[in-house]
Amino acid sequence: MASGHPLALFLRSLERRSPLSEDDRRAVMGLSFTLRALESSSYLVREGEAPKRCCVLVSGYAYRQKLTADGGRQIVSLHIAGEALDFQNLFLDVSDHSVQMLTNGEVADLDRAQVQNLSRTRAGVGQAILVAILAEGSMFREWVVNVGRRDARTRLAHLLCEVAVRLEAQGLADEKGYALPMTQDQLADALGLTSVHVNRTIKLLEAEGLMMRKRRNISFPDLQQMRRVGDFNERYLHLGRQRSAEAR
Amino acid sequence: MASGHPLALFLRSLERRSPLSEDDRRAVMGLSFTLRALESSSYLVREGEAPKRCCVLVSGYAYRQKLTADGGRQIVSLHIAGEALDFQNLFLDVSDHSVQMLTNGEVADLDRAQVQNLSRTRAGVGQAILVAILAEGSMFREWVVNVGRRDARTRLAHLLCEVAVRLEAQGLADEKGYALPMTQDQLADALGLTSVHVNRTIKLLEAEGLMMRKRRNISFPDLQQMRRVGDFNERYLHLGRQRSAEAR
DNA sequence: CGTACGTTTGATCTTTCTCAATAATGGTGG
DNA sequence: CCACCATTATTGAGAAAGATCAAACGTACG
Repeated sequence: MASGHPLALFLRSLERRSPLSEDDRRAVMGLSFTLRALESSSYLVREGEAPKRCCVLVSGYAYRQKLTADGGRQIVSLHIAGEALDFQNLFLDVSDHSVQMLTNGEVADLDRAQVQNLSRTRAGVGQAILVAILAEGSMFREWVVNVGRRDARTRLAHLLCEVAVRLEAQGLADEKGYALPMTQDQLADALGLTSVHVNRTIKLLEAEGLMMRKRRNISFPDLQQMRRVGDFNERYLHLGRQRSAEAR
Repeated sequence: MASGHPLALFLRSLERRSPLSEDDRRAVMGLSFTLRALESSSYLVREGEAPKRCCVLVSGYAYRQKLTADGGRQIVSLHIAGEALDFQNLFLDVSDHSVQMLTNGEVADLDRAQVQNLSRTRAGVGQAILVAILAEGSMFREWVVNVGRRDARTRLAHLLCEVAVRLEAQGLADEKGYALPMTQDQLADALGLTSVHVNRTIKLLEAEGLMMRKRRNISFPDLQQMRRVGDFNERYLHLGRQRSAEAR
């Protein structure tokens, strides 16, 4: 990762939506943690288990998933470097989903009790965590819409736009493209499709000149057009500073 | 509603997952509010607008929805009496979705700033709100799975189970059945299907002896079987008292 | 250089959608 | 209480998006 401190990106992601005082910042950066290198597909959280740690993704990608009785898998969110992976479980006893690494990467394990404590004692940090949780909730809602009411082409385009915009907001991608380290199987599970159909849909977008691939790198010649095709409006990402959170 | 105080059910729903002290309870019940009677389909929150109030559903049903560019609609959650409808927007500036009444019913409008304040100053209440938000997030994730990876029959059965279990937990339904005030169009938009197919799927479940209808009342001769068919496990509802929230 | 994993393609099958018509139902005014 | 209207539910027939199955092809890497 570019930045020096493993938690630097995490701090940035918190601050982007909710203001932190100098003290808040120090408190976050002062959190004790252990850095772990993880292989792709290792588990960070397992459905049915009690969350013990509070992980922050330092580098690489991760995703949340749930399984169905008949062996189906649904990916319900993707995560990029700097995002906390356990806010959704921070105050719940048993995890309702699993979190896995999508790529190799590093994770900073924070102490759960310490984070809980910080969120209670430092109002600014608590607010930032809350806002992060709410923004994640909003992304889940959009994911429902994507999977429930859009056709394959729109669905795929939407997902690609979401990742592009989030990476850019986090300073991890430039306008023109990024590496998408997902197999078509994983894309399928994120989109509620089969990998065969994902493959055909990718080909379709390429044929239309909407996206290009070189290895696992994808780029969009015309991001605006891609947004239109993907019915993508970033409002649901709540990327800006939330003023509601400032009132003290 | 059965209980006297309009906020009684709300308090119960908060307390079910997170403990409140006597003072916390008083603070919640002491919230000032205005009671409004609303017709079915009136808006409580509109996508794109800044949330002004903080509504609690006192009686009736409500739902959250988002629209797609091509006019599609996706319902992303249902809400029953006692639930707060604005926690998802409590600290966000502009709403990413709409909330509408499903039936006629009553709503208690709380003052947003007052609720925000309470959540900041009374740790117990803040925890309870946070846990409620997290549990909602979990329900969104399950909704993604339902819509993304289950066939129509399973999907419908799952939704019906969810409503049954939530109503029961809130003390609003007995084991054997409840009134489901949704049209097949609305069910379709909740399930990511068409109303025609919902109709056929309902008929199928009936023919299998899994559900019965009398007017808008539905009942399940064998709830266990229904759960199996709907691939339903209530873990994701996080219905019990969350011990993680107790640590102070 | 061969194995394992991921991608691509073709052929065929299913679920679900679309369109359209008909039947119930519930509520309303007279 | 009845006739009428507007919703909502039901049914049929045909079309389509996406799933399934199976095979061939690439490519990274040990």
